[in-house]
Amino acid sequence: MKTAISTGSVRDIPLFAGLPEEVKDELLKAGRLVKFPKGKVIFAIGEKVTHFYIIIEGAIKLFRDTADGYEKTTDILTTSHTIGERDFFHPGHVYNTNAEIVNEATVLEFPISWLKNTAQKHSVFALNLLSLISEYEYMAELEAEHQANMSSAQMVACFLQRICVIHDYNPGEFELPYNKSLIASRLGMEVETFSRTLSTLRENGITVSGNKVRIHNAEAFDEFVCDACSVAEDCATHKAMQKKLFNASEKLA
Amino acid sequence: MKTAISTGSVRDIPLFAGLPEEVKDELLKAGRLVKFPKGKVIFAIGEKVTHFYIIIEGAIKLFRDTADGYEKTTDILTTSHTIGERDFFHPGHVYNTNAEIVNEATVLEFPISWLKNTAQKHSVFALNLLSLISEYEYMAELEAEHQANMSSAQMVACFLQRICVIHDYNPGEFELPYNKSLIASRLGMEVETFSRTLSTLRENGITVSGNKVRIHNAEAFDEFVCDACSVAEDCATHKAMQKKLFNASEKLA
DNA sequence: CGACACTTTGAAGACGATCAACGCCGGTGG
DNA sequence: CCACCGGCGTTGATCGTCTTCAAAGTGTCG
Repeated sequence: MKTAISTGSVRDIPLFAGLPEEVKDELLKAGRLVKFPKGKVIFAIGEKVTHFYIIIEGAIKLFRDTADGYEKTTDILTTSHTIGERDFFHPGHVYNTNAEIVNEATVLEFPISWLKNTAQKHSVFALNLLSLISEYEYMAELEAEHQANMSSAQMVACFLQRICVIHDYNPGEFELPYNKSLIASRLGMEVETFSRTLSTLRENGITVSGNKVRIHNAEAFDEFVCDACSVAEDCATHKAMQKKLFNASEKLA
Repeated sequence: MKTAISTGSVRDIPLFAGLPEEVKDELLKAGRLVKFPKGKVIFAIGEKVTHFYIIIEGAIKLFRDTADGYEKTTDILTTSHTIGERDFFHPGHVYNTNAEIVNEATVLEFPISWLKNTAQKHSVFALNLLSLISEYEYMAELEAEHQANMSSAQMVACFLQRICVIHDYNPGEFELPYNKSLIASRLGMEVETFSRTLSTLRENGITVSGNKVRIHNAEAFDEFVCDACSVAEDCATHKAMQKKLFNASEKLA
């Protein structure tokens, strides 16, 4: 049943790249498929790392409580993302964020010892893990740069682009997969700012009403996002989006 | 001569922890001691990763050019920091920042293949590397949080604390190791803002005139920094600083 | 001495946060 | 069935902080 489906796609994630199929089988056996309900807290900051997770389906938010008492979402993770590896390898071996289920989620859960043992036993896996964590590190840096250099409008546009690519939505019309408070928190802005920002995006090719998003002007959108981001030309997400937008206009012609 | 000194301290960095001494000797032989002059660009963004560096002495800034043409310093690295590992393991294997010598610097330079081979051959080393990169990732995230939640005054105080601890300066009086433009860039603010901020810090226990810094009120300073940072209680740097301040007041009594 | 990099100071402006009020909707309980 | 409530989203007005532009001061090095 479900296990079969999940294992099918999980075995293709970069973490397992380069491993023989039979080794993958062996490794994946250690995982347990778990379904978490919306709102469930998987772990809290400061707890010893006990598990490593691979998300099969659904969304999980990572967040931290700030000094002034409210919570800042550091990331929203979805299918094929992994959780816990960075925290575990970190000196102290404690979780560095809280994790809570956004929408009902299915995850593959491994005891954390599995991660260490596998890294020790299979150097290919260890290198993949290094790659994975380096990638996260780079993303975190890029994100910081974005926060510093982009206006809230640009942040929002960049975010919309990302979810459009990740979930393979149709740029012409799609729905926001999360409620606006969560998105605002993820983008590091207040809900009021987020709300106001959405209205101003019309001139940049994006129309949002309710939770319907329509990118009605591909050129305007592309230009707007592009000159916001210092690495736009090297950005896989941005390229993917351009392709989507291009395909959409092809179809119309 | 110099090689002996350097190798002495380098062998104790976390990256080599848990390796037998003879293995360390063997590994360190692959490194070449290089001295770079101030202003020298070691590598530029987008170049293929060719080397892995361990800083023996001096300071190196990592920076990226922003869309609007000026440069943002992402980090200033000093003794015992490593450079290149994250970029290398990153898909694409290109440097993700520019690196330039701030003050004359001595580094231990390894061909990048050494890094991969060592990680493959010694699983302890691979795990250390994972630990190192996870640490960087955590720092990047914390930094982002700081940028989001702290005022410029708090950012500056936090920075002064860090350099005071890293360089083991006397909190009672020390000199800024870099010029103010560089520090401002590192903190993600304009030089004007930085300059103005310094004046306002007197009431928080910090006096800055020219490039002399004096922390003249330990309690005020500690409180100010502490309620700025959500993780202050878990922050090794902050604890170290408290100890320094405590010792200083001990001596006076 | 003059050129140039670095730093400081002033004044104006932009942007997002904050505080406050209200509309909308779905659910619960009388 | 209706009234009330709470979560969510929008809108308005105000405020503080940092940036920006401009100018002048400080220091160093040829």
